[in-house]
Amino acid sequence: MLFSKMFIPTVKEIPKEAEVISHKLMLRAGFIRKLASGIYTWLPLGLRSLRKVEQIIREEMNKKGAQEIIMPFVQPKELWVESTRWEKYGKELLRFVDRNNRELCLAPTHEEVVTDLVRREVRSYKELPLTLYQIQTKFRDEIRPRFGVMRGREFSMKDAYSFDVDEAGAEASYKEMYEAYVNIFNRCGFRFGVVEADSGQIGGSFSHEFMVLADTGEDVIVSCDTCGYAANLERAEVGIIEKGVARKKDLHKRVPTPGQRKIEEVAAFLGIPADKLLKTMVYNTNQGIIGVLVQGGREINETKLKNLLHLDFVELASESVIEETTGGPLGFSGPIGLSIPLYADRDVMFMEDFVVGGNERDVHIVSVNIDDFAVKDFCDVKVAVAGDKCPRCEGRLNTTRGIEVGHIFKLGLKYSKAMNAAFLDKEGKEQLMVMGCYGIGVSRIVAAAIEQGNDENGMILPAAIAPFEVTVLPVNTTHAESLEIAHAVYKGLLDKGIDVLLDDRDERPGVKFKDCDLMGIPLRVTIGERGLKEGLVEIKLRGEKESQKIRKEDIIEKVVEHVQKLKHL
RNA sequence: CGGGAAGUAGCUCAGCAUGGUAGAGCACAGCGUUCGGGACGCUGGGGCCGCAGGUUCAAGUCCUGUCUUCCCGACCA
Repeated sequence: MLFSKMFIPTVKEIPKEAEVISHKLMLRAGFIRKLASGIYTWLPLGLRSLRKVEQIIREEMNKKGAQEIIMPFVQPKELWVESTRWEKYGKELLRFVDRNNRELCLAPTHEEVVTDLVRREVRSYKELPLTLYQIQTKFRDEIRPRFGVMRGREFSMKDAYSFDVDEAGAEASYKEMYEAYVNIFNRCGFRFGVVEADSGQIGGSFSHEFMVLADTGEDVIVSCDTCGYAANLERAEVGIIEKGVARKKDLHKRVPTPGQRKIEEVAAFLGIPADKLLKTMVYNTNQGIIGVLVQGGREINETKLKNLLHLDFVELASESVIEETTGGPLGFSGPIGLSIPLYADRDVMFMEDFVVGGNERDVHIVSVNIDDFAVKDFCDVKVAVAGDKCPRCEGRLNTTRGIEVGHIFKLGLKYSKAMNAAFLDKEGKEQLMVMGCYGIGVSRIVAAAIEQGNDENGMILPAAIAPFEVTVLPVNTTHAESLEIAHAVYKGLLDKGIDVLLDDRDERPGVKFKDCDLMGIPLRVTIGERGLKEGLVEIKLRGEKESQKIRKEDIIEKVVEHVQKLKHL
């Protein structure tokens, strides 16, 4: 491509709307433009990157025998009612009616549609296993879209669905996809990790997330260097540290703590460390009001709580509910005398002589012990923090941040049961298909690559994702020889199958260098009057400071060599 | 949905406390000088001051409403 002919609107100013680096750079480099909140146009340069990511995914999926299809973006209500998600999915599901008052939605995911397709068409075990995938636009009416295409409402996703005759088959399909994902993210040049995750809205028994490691990531990853355990913070378990406790009882005394509501306030007021306090949180759930106890200074992990107690929803109780159920105001709740079910973090088992709220304004109770109140169950409900014990070994946990780019789920029978996706086995008996589903955020990958590769001058993209592999940059296009050589190099590289951009614009060199850096093109060939006098041209890697001078006759060969090296990482 | 901020030229923003000719830099067009890291000079085009009401002789500026965008929490590829 010739730069002069290509639609590449770069900008110098930092766009006001952007917060994270990838969003800023994608706007500045002319990759994307916003149409509405969370909805973006992909411009030629950005689209080239997006297409490259798609192609990598396609190749790796096909290698595993998955077959590409495209399913509708607009879907009828009926299917969603059948899977019960019409009511459960919530407001992210954008619903509307057509001219005939038929209720429809924009697809946020496609389990219903594939399951419907496969149940209609597949009758026999002989046709299984089957894995279908698509690369398609999704729409989720996110509460808060942000970070550009990282969390858009409309976005491109690769979603694959596997159908197997039994659990073992499903296991094998899951493993195949897991491998494909590792290959895909390696080819994208990512530093990434795989973590155990919560399966959320999609459901199913367990799942893994593929996380690109980046400080700006929205997710927190908890991991153990000793045994390799890694999990999303919302699911991360914490190991127990057991220690003996004296079974003391009935020693507690009520003390005045005027105006001290927060853990830190009470701890400071009583002159004790925060971990000598017991935090009592009152939750409103679909199974009624419950109390959750955790050591002071620790947070309760609501996702874990929800999964442990098999709840559909949990939310902190309002002030009025707290007063009704405990008899005291917010900030003074404690377990003693409460009649609601109490669930305590396992740490609480080993606490001794601690402080709890008195369920009365300005009162706390000191010298409390575990036998002073009844706990329904001790479980792992706290948010993991760095330094906690690993749940799988004796190691310690640490935390990093990541961007979720892939998520694979074992769905089991969830959808096949709800929608009756069945086949006949060898004995002629009807069986339900065992499903799995596998997503990759395609547009998000482009953003993640930029989060992981950038400097003060712009993007530093891996060759596999960059819109072009090479820029040929004649410093002065009015210098006939420069331009002539530039064209020759450009043609030569095209012939070798290299993705090359020729910056043939009559611009000052600085402008062209800046644009080239901004766009993150991994390799730059600079052709200038000065070097040509000695028969030399320059080659520079985007990620490196120094350029090398190459004899102009050798340039094609050298560039091809470099590109190959860059792509095979 | 709750909490916060902002909407003025294509972009980044000033002007608004105290109402009175709509501004700067960048970008864009023309001419000239420049030409290895976002050049300089001159000239020029460009604005329903988010939208709708209101107060006023007079509103970008004051008041009310509304829409949009962004940031902080709950969702997720």
